[in-house]
Amino acid sequence: MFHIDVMSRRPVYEQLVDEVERFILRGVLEPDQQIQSVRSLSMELAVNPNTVQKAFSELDRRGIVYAVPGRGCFVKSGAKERIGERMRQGLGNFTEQVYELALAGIDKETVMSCVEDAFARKGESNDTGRGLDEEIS
Amino acid sequence: MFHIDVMSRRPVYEQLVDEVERFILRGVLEPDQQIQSVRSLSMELAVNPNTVQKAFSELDRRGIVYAVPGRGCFVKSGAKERIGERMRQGLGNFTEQVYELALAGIDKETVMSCVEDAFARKGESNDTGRGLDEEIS
DNA sequence: ATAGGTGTACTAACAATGATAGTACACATA
DNA sequence: TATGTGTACTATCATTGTTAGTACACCTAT
Repeated sequence: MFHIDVMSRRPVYEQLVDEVERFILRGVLEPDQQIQSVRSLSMELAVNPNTVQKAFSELDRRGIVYAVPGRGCFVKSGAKERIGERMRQGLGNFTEQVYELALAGIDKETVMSCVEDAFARKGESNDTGRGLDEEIS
Repeated sequence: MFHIDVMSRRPVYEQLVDEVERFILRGVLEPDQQIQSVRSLSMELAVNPNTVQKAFSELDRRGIVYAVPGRGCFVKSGAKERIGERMRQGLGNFTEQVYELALAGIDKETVMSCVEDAFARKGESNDTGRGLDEEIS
């Protein structure tokens, strides 16, 4: 289900956190839906259970997921909103990053077209995901 | 001169590479200008000379800097262009990042205003730095 | 009640990597 | 000649991600 690159410099458990959040953002995982168990996921990814557990604890800490002892791990309602909030807080870094692009001589038009592409891709998507600020018209 | 955070998860030598590139982008360091020596920089940053050396080798490898044995380390001409090229190659990742923002429900207008802010900051700057694609009108 | 699956906690050990310490050499310049 | 430069090298340490193994409490289906 999830895709992890064990050769990456990024720790496996962080990659897994990101993957789960991506699946939630894209509506593949929805509130109260169960996630694969620690042990089965560790086998599927060929990774130690402790590593998966570390990812799950982090997701729990962020309020993205809740665990029921003996039952399993589930997506928390409002998870998508919480992920969005976290991203909003990172918008300052985003601006800084764009500033670096600008300094490097990349045209505003080029950057803008990247943004257009990204939002176009979102528009094309046929999943159940909807943004936080959108209303059903 | 440069600012390093030893508490950061990002390796010191990578931070230093970034810092030098930033200074070049902002026109503080210009082609054929000398950079602080390995030893003096290591003392100023309270860091091991080997760590600074590692950053300098990387900058050399990237074609940002050239070293003259017995003399010192200097900014290579065309360094800014090379940094820009590297950033252009990273535009795919940038688009992907914006896509994540979009999925998280952040409005296109919000993202666009970040871009506007960044380019406005560049316009305000009073350094000698100019972009790669700009002409003097 | 039992068995098997779940999350969770814990210790020990290993591996990779960033960083330090120290030494050494060739080169350029005042 | 003396000093400062880049460069190379070995050894060592510290941090951290990862693995291995064990254990316990909980839930559920049989």
